[in-house]
Amino acid sequence: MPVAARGSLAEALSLRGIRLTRQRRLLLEVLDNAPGHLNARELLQAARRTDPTIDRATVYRTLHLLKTSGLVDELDLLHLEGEEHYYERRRTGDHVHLGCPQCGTISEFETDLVTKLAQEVHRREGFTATGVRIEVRGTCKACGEAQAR
Amino acid sequence: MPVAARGSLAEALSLRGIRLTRQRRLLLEVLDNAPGHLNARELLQAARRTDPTIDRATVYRTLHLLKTSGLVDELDLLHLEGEEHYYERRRTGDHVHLGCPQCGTISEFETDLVTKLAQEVHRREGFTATGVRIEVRGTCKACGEAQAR
DNA sequence: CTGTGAATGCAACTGAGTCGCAACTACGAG
DNA sequence: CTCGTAGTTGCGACTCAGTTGCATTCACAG
Repeated sequence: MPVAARGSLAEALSLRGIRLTRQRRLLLEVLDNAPGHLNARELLQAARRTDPTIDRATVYRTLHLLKTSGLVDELDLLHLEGEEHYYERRRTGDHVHLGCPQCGTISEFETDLVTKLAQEVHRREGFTATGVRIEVRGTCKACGEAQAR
Repeated sequence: MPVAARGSLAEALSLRGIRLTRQRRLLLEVLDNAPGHLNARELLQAARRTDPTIDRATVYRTLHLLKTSGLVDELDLLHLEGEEHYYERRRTGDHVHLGCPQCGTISEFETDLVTKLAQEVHRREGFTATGVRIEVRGTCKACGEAQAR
């Protein structure tokens, strides 16, 4: 079952028959509007700005729910920024994360190689991919140019 | 500087001027001979079978050293088996990890798409990759066939 | 509106990973 | 071969992410 191409996470959840509580609605909203990648702690902090009573456990339970529902992906971004895990809404376009340890930037890169990889794995191994995570560590353009001098 | 194609991790370390202590030698040996992927706890346990006095902190410090020297890669194997990180010796062949949550198996898959990806990222973004990690979650052949019935 | 099963907040807990420090040791200089 | 020392270890205390059990609260079907 594919995720609706557009529409809020909240809609997607209620379609799955998952109870929509005030806390979940808030967390989903924060995730939907987040500029970059959030970890659990940041998600909690952001949510508490609206509802200071929301608990850590609720955040973890909700993230777990979203992960197993396939609505968010979990990343560790190559541990550039610590040991925590980061979360992002699962999207339609295949993309890869590029992390540069020198400047600490995480950028994204769209490529159909992700799909090609899934196809090759299926053809050669009989393995049916449900999720692919690709993280590349290296030197970004800006840091590379700075070094060249 | 490429890692020597063959030879023990210990040799590779001493080539880099890193002091070779009894504890490091032991940990390297365990890593070299490990059948699959080890996490820090398993590495500690295995090492303690030979030297019961080796400490947790030493294991973490050594792993950190090996990571920053580029001699081992850190994986989380898509959190199939928990939240810990797993370590494997960095190898010459590009490979991808295939994880099947149903049977808990992690297998590996060699493909030149890893190299192609690094090239594409460089060509289109000016990003120079030093490491690529690809983890695929899905249904392995055996579990897929079992489901078909 | 109401009953109930699911979700929440809370507080205690687990376990991975880190840190400061005193004791120890690998290894290069002599 | 011996010595000095900078780097390493073991130890114990600590931090902090994530989990769990339980009493209370709440979403929502009927």
